[in-house]
Amino acid sequence: MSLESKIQFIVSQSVLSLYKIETEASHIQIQKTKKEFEGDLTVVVFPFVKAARKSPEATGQEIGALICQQNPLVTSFNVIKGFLNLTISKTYWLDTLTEIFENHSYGIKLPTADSDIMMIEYSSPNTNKPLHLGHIRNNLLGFSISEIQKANGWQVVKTNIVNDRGIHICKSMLAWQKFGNAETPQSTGMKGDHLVGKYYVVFDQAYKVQIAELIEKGATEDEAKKNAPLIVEAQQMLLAWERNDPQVRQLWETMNGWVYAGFDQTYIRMGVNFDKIYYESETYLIGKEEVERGVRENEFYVRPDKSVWADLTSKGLDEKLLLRADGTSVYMTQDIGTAKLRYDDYDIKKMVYVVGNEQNYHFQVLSLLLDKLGYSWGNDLVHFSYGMVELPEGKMKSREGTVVDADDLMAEMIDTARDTAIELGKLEQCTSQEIAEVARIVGLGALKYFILKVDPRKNMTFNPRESIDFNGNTGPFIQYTHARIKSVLRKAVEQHIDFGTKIDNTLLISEKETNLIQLLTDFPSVIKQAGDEFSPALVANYCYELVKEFNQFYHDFSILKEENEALKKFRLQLAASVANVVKIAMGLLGIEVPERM
RNA sequence: GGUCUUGUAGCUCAGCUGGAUAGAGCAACAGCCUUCUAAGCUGUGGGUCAUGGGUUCGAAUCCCAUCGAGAUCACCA
Repeated sequence: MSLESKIQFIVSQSVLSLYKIETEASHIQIQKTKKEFEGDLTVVVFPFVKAARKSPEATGQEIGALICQQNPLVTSFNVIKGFLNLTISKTYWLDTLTEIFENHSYGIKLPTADSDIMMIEYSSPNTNKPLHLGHIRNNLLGFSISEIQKANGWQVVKTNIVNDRGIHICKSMLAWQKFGNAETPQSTGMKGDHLVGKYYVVFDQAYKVQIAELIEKGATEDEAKKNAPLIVEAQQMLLAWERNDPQVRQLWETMNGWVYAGFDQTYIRMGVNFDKIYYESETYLIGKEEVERGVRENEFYVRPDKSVWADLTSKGLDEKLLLRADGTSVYMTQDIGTAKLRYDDYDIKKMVYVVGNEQNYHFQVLSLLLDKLGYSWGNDLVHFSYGMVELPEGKMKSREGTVVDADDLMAEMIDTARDTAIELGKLEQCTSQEIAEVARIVGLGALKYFILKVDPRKNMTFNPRESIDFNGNTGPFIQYTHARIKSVLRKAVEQHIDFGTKIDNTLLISEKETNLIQLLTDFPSVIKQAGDEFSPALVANYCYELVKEFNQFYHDFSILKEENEALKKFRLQLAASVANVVKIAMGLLGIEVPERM
């Protein structure tokens, strides 16, 4: 039972005996005592003043006196306005620290073999261009959410749907065929995804030239866009692909192979991974079958031009296209097929899609369509809808070349981390390999924390001209605190200080130390809340709060130079516990912490 | 136009399941390294919580309206 619920129970008993009112313990408002007041926990007494028929102050005094007298857990109290501040016994805090110190997976609820399965889809790239900053947010959120749900006892299956077919990839293929001079990643030294992306751009440029020429010759813009030879050829290529044309298929496999090799590098660098990968080329046919079944069951209808639609007007939405007039499938068709396949493959309890908020409508429709197709789980899909990453000028636009490339950004962050470390004279006795490793951890830590500390639902701004900070509320600041603690712990070992044994729970400890223990006790509920709300930001902000508090303690108190052996041992345990929680919490964000930096 | 999201310090963000004087970081300025890592710590200045109403003992937080920003309503994905 948490301290908070214990206090809630005690207060409800006291209120009952004093004022004869029954209060649900969980409804009693408890909060952390604000820094400027004395005490650890605060009870809001306003709800009782009516029954007490006394002033808020008097009511608080009365409740406080009774609690204090009856429970050794509470050692003193004070009342300010309608707030009853309780001070919890140091013994309780010391015993609590012992529990935390001894539990190396503190806060984590490990899944078991029969835990429910949560499938989390994230990343979901198109295979026609490299990953950019928007994908970084998606990947980091998806990975972190997965780790957080695991820590809440779910069996998580991380999945990725690769959009590997369609007109977009045909555009890259066609441009490479026409203008590529048989370039390969090997011959150019380019990462495969970047090489393919290059030809996607080449296509677009050549296509624009053709459109301009047609307009010059008197065509309207729409006609020009529709009739430009390149786009016609790309469409033919898509049809050839669907017919399994061997040459087109061969080219497709080759170029997608380049892209996957490139993506794999990016994923590894980013530190994300998947348990099961689905490919649109393998699921879109299942989607088509489902849609056709829907037509047979009169859930969907066919228009005179043979296109297939779902009428969702009764749900307040529009009509939705499911199959084009030429029989080819659209994005929605594919998503229906993928969903069905996944539920066939796994006993999914909860399906989560990490997809940007620009697709809110899409997922609303997807749920309804699956429901119409008779899948009871259709309504249970969770669209974890996150906000866009914007530049100070607004959205990233590939046409204007303002897209921030994922590989470039990570490399820059790592470079900056290394430069900073050298400039500050850190790591002087480390090998170049060790320096590179710390630079990697810190650079990526800065980037990941920068993105994950923001409430995922909100749009966020990234300014490429101002490099991401390494001071203040940042990843490196948190990593630094961890490194400092580890340094102290190493020194303690060198000095043969044995701090692993149980501490004296009658020690007198300071307010600062008590606060730190109290912060540590918050960790499990932070993980729970982060899971319930799908918010890595809660974990990030918690880490910052904890570490900030620790740094003040570190500044004001000496650990190794403390003369009282029992106190020294206590502080070592406290520091070690903070380091452990920081490590676990940062791990939930997909951020590593270095032993030194 | 319909639906949804959003508006907190110069900038980037917390706080939003109603509670005490609205918090951090960056930027600016002023201090602290013979003392466990100064990527740290301390201090100063900086706010009409978009605006107006309402509910309440109490509103940045909940409700309504207005204004601003964004997303979406494609035979794109």
